[in-house]
Amino acid sequence: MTVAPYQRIVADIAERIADGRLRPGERLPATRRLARDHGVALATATKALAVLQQRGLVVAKPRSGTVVAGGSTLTAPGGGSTVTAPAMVPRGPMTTADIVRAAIEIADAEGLAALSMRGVAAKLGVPTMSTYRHVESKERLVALMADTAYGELEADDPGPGWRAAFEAVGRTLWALYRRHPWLAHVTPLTRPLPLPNLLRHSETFLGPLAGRGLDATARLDLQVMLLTHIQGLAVQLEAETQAQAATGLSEDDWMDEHGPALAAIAATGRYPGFAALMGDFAADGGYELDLDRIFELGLRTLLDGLAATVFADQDRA
Amino acid sequence: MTVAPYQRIVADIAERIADGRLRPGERLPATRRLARDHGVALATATKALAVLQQRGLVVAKPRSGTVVAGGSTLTAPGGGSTVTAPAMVPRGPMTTADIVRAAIEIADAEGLAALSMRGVAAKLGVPTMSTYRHVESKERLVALMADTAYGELEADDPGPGWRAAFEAVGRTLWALYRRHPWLAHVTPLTRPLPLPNLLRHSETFLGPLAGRGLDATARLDLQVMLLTHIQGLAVQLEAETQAQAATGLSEDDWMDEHGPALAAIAATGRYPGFAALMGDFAADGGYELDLDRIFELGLRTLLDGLAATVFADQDRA
DNA sequence: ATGCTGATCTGTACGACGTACGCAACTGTA
DNA sequence: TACAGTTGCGTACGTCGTACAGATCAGCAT
Repeated sequence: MTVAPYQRIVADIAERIADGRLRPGERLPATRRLARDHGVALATATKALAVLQQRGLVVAKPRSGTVVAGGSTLTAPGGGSTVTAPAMVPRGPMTTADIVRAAIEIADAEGLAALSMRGVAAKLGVPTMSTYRHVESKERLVALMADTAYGELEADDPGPGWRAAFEAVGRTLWALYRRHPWLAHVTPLTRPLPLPNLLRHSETFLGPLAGRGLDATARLDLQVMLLTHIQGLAVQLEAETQAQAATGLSEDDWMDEHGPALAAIAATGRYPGFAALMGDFAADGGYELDLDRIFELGLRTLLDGLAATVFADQDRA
Repeated sequence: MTVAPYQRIVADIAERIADGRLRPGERLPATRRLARDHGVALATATKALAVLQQRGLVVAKPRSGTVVAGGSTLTAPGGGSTVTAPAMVPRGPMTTADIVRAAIEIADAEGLAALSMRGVAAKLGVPTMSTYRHVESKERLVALMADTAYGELEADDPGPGWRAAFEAVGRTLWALYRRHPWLAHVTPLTRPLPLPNLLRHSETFLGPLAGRGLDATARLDLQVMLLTHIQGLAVQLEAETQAQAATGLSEDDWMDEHGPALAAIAATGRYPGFAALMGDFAADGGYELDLDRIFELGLRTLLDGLAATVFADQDRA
């Protein structure tokens, strides 16, 4: 787990910028100079500079050197979600957006587990390593995919009232997860790379919430609760659409394999509620899991719960 | 994506058992015979037989042949969760349970992504391939891990009433996910390998639910809703405990990187609720995500929601 | 024109991974 | 003794993410 050479170089330069030894506008050592000083190949130094550039710490001045950033270099007016992907050159035949799009198509069709950099490259008809010109790593690619997907969220005006707003946000999210089942497996919290588009969308939810005596933390907590609730359900989606047919292990097979064990548990007599459940299912054809049905149940229950507590005074007024 | 040779053999024999050409008690072809007939190595045929045995379709009679299962061979009174892992020889120095335990320790400490068969073997001080004597595949190992973990669920009597029961189940589950953050990433539904222990535990929940006019599907739906709700939150746990320190990207770093973008969104004026949120956070120190707090919020909201609808008549009576 | 700069592209290779398969003992039964 | 099935483990394949090495180029400074 030793750090990669290029990361040492990145850290070194970042530190020099941080403590002022390198100041905005000042020129960095040339690529070849860096390579020689650190005893690495030219490409390694280049990579280090590229990372620094992606972080916005330095700006490359083609044909004349790389300088420390710090003036008016931040407002790049590209379209779409430039927010999370600041730098990355868009010119040339292939763009970052192309890669993200191809990756999303693969993940939609075959799941996140089937997503590979080689696969993306093959789909685009480019050499594998060419993709790394546009995305720093697979992790980053997934983050970009998630941000792009959350960017699809569009709020149609739900009409007045917190309840309609809450419900609209929930349904839009659920529809999004249905379209992109892999999205639920990308955890957006606690290291929340792809949040911007998500937060933007939550306006539908936050708007009606403002000015009701809830502090900011309470408001965002409600949003997070709704998000994780739906995500928990959506995590199951990928398994539903995919693993089932793939392994040839159908629901019936599973029942054949585990049915006796379950019956044995029921037969102990120590679990009457469970036994009653099994009995009822045996009588009328078993349980069919329908995630949409559970979604409706959950959404309704949450709404009713909020109506009874957080918004209790609201609706009476 | 051609099927492995041993799987063809498995399918062949399973079919012959299914349609009656091989009947319970009857002897299977010898390992070497199978190998010759199918043109494969001895070990391949052995593997096929091992799989059939794990499925419980056949029983090996050491030193005299393998016979089709079907009599009184199912009640092995081993302790713990024999339910999901029926056969797999426990004798010898290393047992399946040892492997599962080691794997759980690794996953607890380093996350599911860091779990590898080589790692488990190394931890146990055995050659990598030796583990495959006891678990069919990594996928199976993870299923066994999940079943074992769900087996830790123990219902302490919550006292009377559906609300106390519901709350107790929720808290026990949440505590379990806190202990085993990786568990939330194992999807137990739709191909529900590890369900038995989970269902058994849900007795606490199902008991008070019986005899209230809810049909079996509605009862299980409630259980599934609670489970996925908590799982959705728990999915975030792994990221919280691990990725953060590992990559050296702290919350503050993230704010440094994305803060301006968020401020820009707020500044557009098109998202007043979001802007208000940002304003409040700027005033009092920002949002600190606390999953336990969200858990309490979610649990309370769900309980209130159920009280208002499903159990509305109940509490008034 | 001749070095130099950084930029671009792509091929090669490394160290992980899961696991199929081979093979050499071994242990009892016939 | 011959053969059954079993055990244990080494080797090797195909996959992955991606570091790194060149090769090549375009334009600036001299």
